[in-house]
Amino acid sequence: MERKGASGQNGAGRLSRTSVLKAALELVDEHGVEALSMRRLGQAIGRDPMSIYRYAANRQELLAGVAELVLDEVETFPDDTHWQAQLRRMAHELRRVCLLHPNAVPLLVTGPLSTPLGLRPAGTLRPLEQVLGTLIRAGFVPADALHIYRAFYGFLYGHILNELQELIADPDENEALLRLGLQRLPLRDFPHLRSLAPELLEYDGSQELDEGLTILLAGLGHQLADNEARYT
Amino acid sequence: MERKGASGQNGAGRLSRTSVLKAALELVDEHGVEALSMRRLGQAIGRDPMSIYRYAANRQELLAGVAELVLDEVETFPDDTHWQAQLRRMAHELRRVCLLHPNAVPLLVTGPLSTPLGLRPAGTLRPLEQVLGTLIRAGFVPADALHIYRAFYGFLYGHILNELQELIADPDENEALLRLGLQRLPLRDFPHLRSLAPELLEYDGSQELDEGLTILLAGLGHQLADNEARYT
DNA sequence: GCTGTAGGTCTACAGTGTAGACAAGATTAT
DNA sequence: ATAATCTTGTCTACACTGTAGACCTACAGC
Repeated sequence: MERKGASGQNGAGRLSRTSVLKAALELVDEHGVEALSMRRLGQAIGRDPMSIYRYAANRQELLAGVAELVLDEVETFPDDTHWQAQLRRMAHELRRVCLLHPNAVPLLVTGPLSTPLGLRPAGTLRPLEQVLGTLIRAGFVPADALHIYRAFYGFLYGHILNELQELIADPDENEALLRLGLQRLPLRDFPHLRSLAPELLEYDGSQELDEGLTILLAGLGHQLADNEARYT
Repeated sequence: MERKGASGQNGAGRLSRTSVLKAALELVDEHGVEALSMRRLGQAIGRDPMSIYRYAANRQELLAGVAELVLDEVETFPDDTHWQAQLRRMAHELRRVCLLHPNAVPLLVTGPLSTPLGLRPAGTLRPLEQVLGTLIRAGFVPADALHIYRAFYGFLYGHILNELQELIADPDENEALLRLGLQRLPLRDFPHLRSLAPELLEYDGSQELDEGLTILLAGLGHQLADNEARYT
């Protein structure tokens, strides 16, 4: 008789924090956060569930680790282009990673991001510092840069959450459901909404993000021009 | 010997969906989502836990109901002011309600809002219809109005999530923690962030929201002016 | 050899969501 | 009034959860 070996890597070699977290992320990716139980994770790594506690204090800490693992996947870019292009690039990059791990996104918005700005792990703060640099170099006052950072990431996470909701497994079923859902609405109470049925059907997340960014960046450009006019 | 009567209303009168949901919301408000277990809720309403299942199919459905209950608290305004003022007003109203139920906010962003737009309960869609009307009346093309709605609420929920993270029980401890956290960062790697310590300390959510809205609305005003220039 | 420590395992406990059978009260049909 | 049905709340039971605490085993340094 042997240990089980069906799922994932068997109990070969020693464990490590990252190997445990990677297995956890895999589980979350495939079956959602709810499915990540200590016992299932133990089975996935071919070890006793209790062994996990050597690498994470408890389940919450484990989930926080998973979130950090996801955030580590977002790539950073050198600060060499126009600030607007730079922000666009960073936004799309974060979106890309989130779409790779949709089930883990709830952990990002209520997990380690649930710590106030100043207290997050250094790795998480690097993008913040970079955005601040970009904005200040573009001509914004540091204090404004901070507020802009918040507005920017607020919008970004908001968009990603929206897009993930729109994302449904079967697009055909989605279409049928949507038509049904819309017809249920009384025409006289929801005239605009019902007339927008076609637009509701073809949702393009990347384009939607871009359009939102355009609005936001236009507003920022405005603000920047005003500042410079005032100080010169 | 009697039934317990310490917590909440005792087992007087018949239950109803809303009474159950209200008790559930109270529990969430006071002790967080995790603390809302069927058994504890049963205790709070002075009934057997199983009775809850007559009013909610399962725990998820129960949480969705709680989320709807919260959303029902946001008031709506007649459509009588400038569209920008209207959007500002609605944003602050949603923020107000969310700050009243911070523990329930995660349910809003991953709960019934986790349904694609067209499939949400009619009550949830009313704000959408109203915003669409406001924007179209202001001069936007319907398709644009939809995208703007998305950008607007995306930003709004993003801001609220951010603000809730910033919200900590004890502000004094917050200040101490933040100072410590910042000093831990190497000055040469985080020059901007460390220089912003004072601004990080005084966080005013309402003002922050307003500044973000200003940026966004400025961008929108731009877009609107362009449209009208093109079509006249 | 001996000792200390880190990694992995085992058992056990209190708590979870919920299926399914049942009881009592209300409502309706006859 | 009697009988039938439906609604509401209760009870028991089951599979599953996170994790405390004792253990065991292998390797480190001396």
